[in-house]
Amino acid sequence: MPELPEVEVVRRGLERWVAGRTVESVEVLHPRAVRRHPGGGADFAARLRGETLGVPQRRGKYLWLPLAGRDLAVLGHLGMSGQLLVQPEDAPDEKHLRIRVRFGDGAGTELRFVDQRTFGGLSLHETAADGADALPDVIAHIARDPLDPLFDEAAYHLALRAKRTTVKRALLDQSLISGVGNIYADEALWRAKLHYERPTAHLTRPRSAELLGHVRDVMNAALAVGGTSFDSLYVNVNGESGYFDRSLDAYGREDEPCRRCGAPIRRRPWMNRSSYFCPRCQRPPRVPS
DNA sequence: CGTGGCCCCTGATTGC
DNA sequence: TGCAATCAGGGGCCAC
Repeated sequence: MPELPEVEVVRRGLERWVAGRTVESVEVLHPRAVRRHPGGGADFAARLRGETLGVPQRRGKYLWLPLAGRDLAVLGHLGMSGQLLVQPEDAPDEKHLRIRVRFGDGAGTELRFVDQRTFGGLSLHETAADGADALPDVIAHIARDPLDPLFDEAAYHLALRAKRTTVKRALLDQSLISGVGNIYADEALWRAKLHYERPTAHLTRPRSAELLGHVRDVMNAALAVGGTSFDSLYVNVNGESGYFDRSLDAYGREDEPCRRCGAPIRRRPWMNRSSYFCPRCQRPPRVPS
């Protein structure tokens, strides 16, 4: 469940259903699901046993569960197809179940990491210090996200001006702004009437501020309805889908009329993915770069 | 150095 | 029907 709103939906579910619980045992069913962890899955499981999970945190598309009383956290990324589910202990294993976390508290539920494509994973990392804002060291390069009150808008604008890149690439660059992926980039660009290949160096301050406003608006709107779910791959910890797919204006709407001007939305191959845009509202730059 | 391209996977869908 | 090609919401890594 990749982008910020979907990850935040999961974070809230974890806060409600697993925060404060103590790990009884961990089962790692696929080696790739425990990532960049020196000791591998066995060490991950051993070190997590007996630890109590704190309030889950999130930056961009990463989320982490601090371990109570330690400068350690379980870091998670869902990749393209990862799910964190709170399931009854007697529920049958999912086909792509990768990691199971059991709790010894008698609540009857366990935490499961399910991931079809194995681009996501969990890992255990030291944090800079104890406390809510303590970031796991390995994601120090991830920028604050647009819903973070401490996001530095002025610095973001200066970074855009300094880059020799295009606006969608910059939106997806997690070291500049985090949490934006292919859906919300296309949606924000549609709202801002900006073509995805517009150079960032030419963006005026009001224009970048407007774009950022649209990024925030579309993410908040998605969050309010549980995120975007095209299929059962993108669900909250209870397996429920979000409803923002019906509110999308650009993404996935090839050949459908632009809700603003009626022109058919176009899809273009872009970085091994697709970009959706309105050819009338979002004019390409004169010299595509 | 910044930037862009490639690759890691499985499964659904589409077209021949 | 079968098979191959294409596509999918991400990001780390590595050539230029």
